[in-house]
This record gives sequence, structure tokens and C-alpha cells, in this order.
Amino acid sequence: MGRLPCCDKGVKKGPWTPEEDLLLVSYIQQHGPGNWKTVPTSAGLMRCSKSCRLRWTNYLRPGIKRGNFTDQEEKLIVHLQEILGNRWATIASYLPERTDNDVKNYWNTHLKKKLKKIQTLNQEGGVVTAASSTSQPALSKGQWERRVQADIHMAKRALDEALALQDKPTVSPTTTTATTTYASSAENIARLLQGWMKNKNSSAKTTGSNYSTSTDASSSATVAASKSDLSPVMDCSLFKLDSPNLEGSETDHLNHGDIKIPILTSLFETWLFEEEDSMEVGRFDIIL
DNA sequence: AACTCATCCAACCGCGGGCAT
DNA sequence: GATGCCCGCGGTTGGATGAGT
Repeated sequence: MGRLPCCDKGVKKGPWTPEEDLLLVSYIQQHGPGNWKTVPTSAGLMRCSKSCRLRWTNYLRPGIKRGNFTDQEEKLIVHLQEILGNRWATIASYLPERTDNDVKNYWNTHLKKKLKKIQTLNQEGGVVTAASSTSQPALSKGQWERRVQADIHMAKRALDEALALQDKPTVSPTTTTATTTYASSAENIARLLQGWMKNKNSSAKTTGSNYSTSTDASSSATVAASKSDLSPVMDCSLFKLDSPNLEGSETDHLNHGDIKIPILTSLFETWLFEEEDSMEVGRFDIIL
């Protein structure tokens, strides 16, 4: 059976404007995300449902971190990609502040090249690759898949619990949960607007100034300025190893404040806890 | 200054899974 | 079981921007 096109003809395409963002956010503030089919008409947007969902999940949703990936995030992505392949949504679920689109783009534009370069160097130097070099005993494919599945399940549950904890009013007793949940959306908008205004003011030359692109938080003083205005969000660099038990028992956790996230035994190897810039050859020989 | 080429990334497209009927 | 619809995912595209000449 054929599929009907998801979007009617006549819907708007291309970069989102601040006005559209405001419409979408204010609608979701009132009704919550979901039932995307009805969102465009209900919110008064000339967009298709997919576009609305994408805009929300990738840019407007609370708790999204923009900007440069940390070394730790890079390493995590590289490792997860090696294990899971191009399952960006799954990989992104390990990076609560990053979207699958962000992770995918970062992989395609930065990490893939970086790894290729490293692999070339390694081949020249006759060094074994990461996948083939783990010192752990080989698992059968079935065992490996079950283990990965179990780890994913465990991590997701832990993450859900952790995020639920974070949203509890105990963190900020003066605000309601709903307010806490969506407040950062307003901040997202503010940040986007800030970038937009900045571009508008500074560049008469960029006539078709792309609102979305102007939000590039990675590159500018805009970020430095706006960061201080934003409420604290989870930062991977703040994770602390609870117990440096490199055997990787299930009792090991990464701590982020009061939140504990179990270490995934099959996903994390010693590289996570080694020196920042160098990896032991024969385990995960990648220098990032 | 003007042009070309490379890079980045927001947004789009099409497919598959899951659910309801 | 067949069909239709919605949602989410991964791949791809195209405009904006930066670097090089």
C-alpha cells in the first residue's frame, strides 16, 4: 500500500521564525507535547506535524544543550556508535542534553573524519583497531546482543528516574513541576531570539539571516552571555565516578549531584576513566 | 573586493513499526 | 489479516557561513 504524503501542499517549509517558535512553545506549554497531528492547526501554524515535532524535539524542548561537545561526550558517542551502529536515537538517549540530530550531525561532520584519520594513522603504524582489540573475552553474538539490550534497558530506566528526580519540586520548591518543565523552553526561545537579534543587528550583509542557524551556540559570545542566564542543566562534564571499580559491576554509578546513573558494564571500558588525552593502545586506541 | 570551494547544520524526506479499526 | 494512520528514526539536502586564493 502506498503512503499518503505526510504534509498537505501549502504548508510552510524552511527555517522557523521566532513567531512560529513562540506559537509552538506556548501551545505545548498549555497542552503538552503529543498528538502532533493536531498541533499545527491548534497552534495556528502553517506547518506540517512532522516539522512541529522536529522543531520541538530538536530545538525548543527543555534541557537541550547547544554548542561544542565535550571530550567525554565525543568518546561516548564514538564508543556507542561502534557498539550500536548508526542508531542515533539510542545513542542520544545516553546524552540527555543532546538530540539525535545533533549527535548524528556531529558524527557525520566531525567524528567520522577524526576516526578515519586515526584509523589511517593506525594502519600505517600497524596498530590494531578498537573493536578488535578489546582485552575482554569474546562474546557470542547472541550473548552480546542480550547484554547490550539489557544495558540499554537499564540505562533508560535509570535515566528516566534520574530525570524525574530532577524535575521534582524539591530541587526548586518555589516552582511547580509544570513550570519547571517548560520554563527552560522560554529560555530556549530567549536564547534563540538573542542569536536572531544579534545576527539581525550585526549583519546587514546576511540578508536572508537564518534564524535557526543564528542560534549556533557553539561558536560565540552569545553562548557565554546566555549561559549565565540559563538555569543549570545536566552537564556531562559534571559526572563523577562513584567507585572506580573497573571491573564494571552493576553497583558502579556515575554521580550527578544526587542522581546516580549506573555504569553500563558492556558499554564503558577503562577509557572513560583514563587520562583525558591518551588512550591505552590495545583497548580503545583513540585519541580525541 | 570578488570569487570559489569546503564545511556545518537545520530541516526535509521516506520508510518502518506500532496501534486502532 | 488487511488497511489506514501516526510517530519516530536515519539518511539526505540545501542554504548559510567561513576559509582560501
